[in-house]
Amino acid sequence: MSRIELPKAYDASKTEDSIYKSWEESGFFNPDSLKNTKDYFSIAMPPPNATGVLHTGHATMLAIQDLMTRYNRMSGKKTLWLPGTDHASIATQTKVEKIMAKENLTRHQLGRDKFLERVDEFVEDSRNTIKNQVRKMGSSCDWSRERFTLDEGLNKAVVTAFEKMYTDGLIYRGDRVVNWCPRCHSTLADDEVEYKEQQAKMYTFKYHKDFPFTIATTRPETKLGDTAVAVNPKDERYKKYIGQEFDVDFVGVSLKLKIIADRNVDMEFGTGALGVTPAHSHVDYQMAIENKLPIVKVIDKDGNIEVGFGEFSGQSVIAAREAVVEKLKNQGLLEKEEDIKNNLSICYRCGTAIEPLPSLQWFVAVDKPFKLKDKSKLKWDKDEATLKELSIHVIKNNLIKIVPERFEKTYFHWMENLHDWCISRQIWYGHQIPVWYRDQEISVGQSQPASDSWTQDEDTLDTWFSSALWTFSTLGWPEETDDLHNFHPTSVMETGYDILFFWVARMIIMSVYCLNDIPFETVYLHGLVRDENGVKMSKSLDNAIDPLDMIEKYGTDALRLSMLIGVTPGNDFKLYDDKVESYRNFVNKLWNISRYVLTSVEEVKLVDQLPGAKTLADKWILSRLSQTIEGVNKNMASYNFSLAGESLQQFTRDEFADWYLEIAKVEKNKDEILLYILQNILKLWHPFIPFITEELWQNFTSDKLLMIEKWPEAEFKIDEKSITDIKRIQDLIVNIRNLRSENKVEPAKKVAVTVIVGENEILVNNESAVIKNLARCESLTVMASGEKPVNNVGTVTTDGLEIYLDLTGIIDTVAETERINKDIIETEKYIASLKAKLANEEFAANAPEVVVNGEKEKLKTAEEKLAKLQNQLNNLK
RNA sequence: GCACGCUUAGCUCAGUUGGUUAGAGCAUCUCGUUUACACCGAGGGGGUCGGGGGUUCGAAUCCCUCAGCGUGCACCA
Repeated sequence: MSRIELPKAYDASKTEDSIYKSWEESGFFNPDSLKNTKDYFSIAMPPPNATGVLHTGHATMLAIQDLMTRYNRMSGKKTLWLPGTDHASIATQTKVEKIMAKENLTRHQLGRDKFLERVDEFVEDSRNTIKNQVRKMGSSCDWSRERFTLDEGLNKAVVTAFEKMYTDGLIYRGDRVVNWCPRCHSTLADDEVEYKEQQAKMYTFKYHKDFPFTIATTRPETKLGDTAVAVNPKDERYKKYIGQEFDVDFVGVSLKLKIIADRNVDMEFGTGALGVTPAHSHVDYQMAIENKLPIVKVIDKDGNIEVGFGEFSGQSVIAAREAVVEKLKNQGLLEKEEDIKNNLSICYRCGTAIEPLPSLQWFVAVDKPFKLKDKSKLKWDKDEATLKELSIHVIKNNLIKIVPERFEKTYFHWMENLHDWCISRQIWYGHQIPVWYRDQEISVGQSQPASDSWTQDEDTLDTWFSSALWTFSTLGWPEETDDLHNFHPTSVMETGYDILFFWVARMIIMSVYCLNDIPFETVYLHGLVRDENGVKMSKSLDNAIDPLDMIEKYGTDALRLSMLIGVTPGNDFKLYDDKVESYRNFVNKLWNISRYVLTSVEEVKLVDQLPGAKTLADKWILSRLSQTIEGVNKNMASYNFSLAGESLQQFTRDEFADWYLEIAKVEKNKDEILLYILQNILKLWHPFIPFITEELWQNFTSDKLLMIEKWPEAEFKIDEKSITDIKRIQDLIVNIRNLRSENKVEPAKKVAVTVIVGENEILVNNESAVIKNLARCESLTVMASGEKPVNNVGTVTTDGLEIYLDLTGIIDTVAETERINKDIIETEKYIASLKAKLANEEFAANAPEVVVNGEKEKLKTAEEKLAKLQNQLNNLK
């Protein structure tokens, strides 16, 4: 008799926190406490924003990374998953400024030092929130190594990297047209700029009545700073003017305009002539450099017109635009005003329109060669390389593999078009640029030079500069630590594909430079989580699912499964209640399988040794376990986590629970095998659903944790004869099923099958239960050769066996008609409900277009189905 | 404009170098079950795998083409 009593249903909320506590206290999250020696495995956790809260994107990454971590730990590797948080400079600063705004305080009133103190306080408070939420997901990361992008060690890494690059000439200060956000008062990297389509006006005008031709623009106010007009060298209309200079009075501002030729000018667009504003357009700036044109600044850092432009000075960009247009109109110079659609550049943080502005910034040169200290790790044969070359090289030569592979193409495209990376940001929170100035002197380093009167650069570094060092700065670099030696390059970088460029590419750049090595061997990119209607989750739409709600409702394990199974790398997936609920049901199934085994066996114990297989059913289930283990291993190695999970699910439910457990109810003495299989199932499931498996494991032993158990091996080798026998039984079952369907046996109707045993002995050995279960027969009679059942309707012979089918009922057209009619009624109901929904005014007014289209699509398919059903009905008649 | 991806059951999605009768979950229907599990079981219906063409003994899978949808990048004077 068993002494174990388990509740009927698994209650995740009662167990998860205490299980996590016991893991954390065990110290096994720390690889130093593992006896594993086989190999090293490491993942650097993409650091969530220190002031953020857990969202579904975090939950996804944590589920996948914990899966890999636990799998590798159990497989015997010294496994490190290093957690941390990111200071997220702009996001955090904005957050604190917003809070201060409620007290009518600005950062400038507070001053830099006081303001930073305040930010630090805020970060310190909220950092624990996200850390505890990471724990909720069951993350088995080593908290003793936790890092923060602004902590002392990382700060040192940042300065070291900066200094090294500066010395090598890869970091330089220069005047460039940068993307300026007048609201954030900071520059943005090219990839931080987003585009929004909008209605704009295109104005066609002459600078002055004496100027020979017209130009077109959407931004007349910037024309105050024009220093040239560019035309296509092939353009017959303007050829004769090229090289000429014109002094014009443009709405009261005098301009000196040179006519230049540039083959990038589109003759078809506008008038084919383009006013060149070097200070406020990237393209025009390039032209100005090439043609040595003067650069005139028109717009200041607040988005207003600079001094020196008469009446326009001080006006906002929009006001100045209207004023300029008004004046042109009055002077009769405005030829045309038309509505067009164009893409407005906006700030990805605040949505404000970007102003291209020339300013003094720090850059990382991506096309400048530098000397490599070590060429071996990167398999690079020259002494010199540029950052761009090396970053492309490591992917092209498979030193780093991207999963899914197709993102390699996007990566190359991006890398090949990469411009120098602007790394200075005009905000306070972050790594202040480690550069000091005194008169004409510059000093770069960890701290201010000893003497006085040096002032540090006011700007801070782009957040991604410090994150780019993440894989190695967290392991102690620039010191030559054991951790760095053991765990770098990290095994996998797991993150969303949306930050492939922001982050992944920059980690590669910085790692090949700082270490002359790759930062990771594989990049695994997961998709983004979307809501039920396929819309990206966001706060403003209020469609976000809170992972913590899901955990509370269905348990962490269920949430993890819904993010691991049915999901493929690089593809977005939808998350919704029903899905999580069904995985909760599966988790509960596993609970009840265990409950049955635990309460039915004579003695609950660990079965380490492969038990002997007595019957064919035993051999079958043991061989299926071995196959499952091999399949899981293969799929884990190839990052097909979903397939690994699916095969486990199939084995657990369809084979072990639905079939073998049923057999075990009939055939006794299977305790050893039941325990053996169950224990292996728990191990196999552990990386996916750590909580429930650990909880169940504690029924077998109280002093060992499942999280460090040895990963199962496929030990059962099935003999040839059994394979043949199983094959025969399978054939037999297929035949019985075919017989049923050929004779149109309604599935619910009882069916008696009689098998006449001829020469074949496979049924003699009490295997009839196996067949009965697999063929889903109500009864199975084994008769001696020569006899014959009475109500036989069908016969099939296989392998010396004669199979007869006894039926108590055959499907008829009346029943079929009835069923189709019912289906029709259901479909009609469904169509009616869809129509009602679409007709609903409130729905029509509020639902996003995607949703409405989705409903219409549903209606269409439902109507098609209805037509089909009616067709079928007619055919029956 | 360039590139990439997606299109498989009513819905959400799997489907690993081409290979038995294309799978799962949800929904729906039928039958059953309350001593492992109603957070349950058995089963049914529902798919010309977006359309067309090609390669092959064999295509959801490979190639071409068209359509719809989505994403990224670039340009927008």
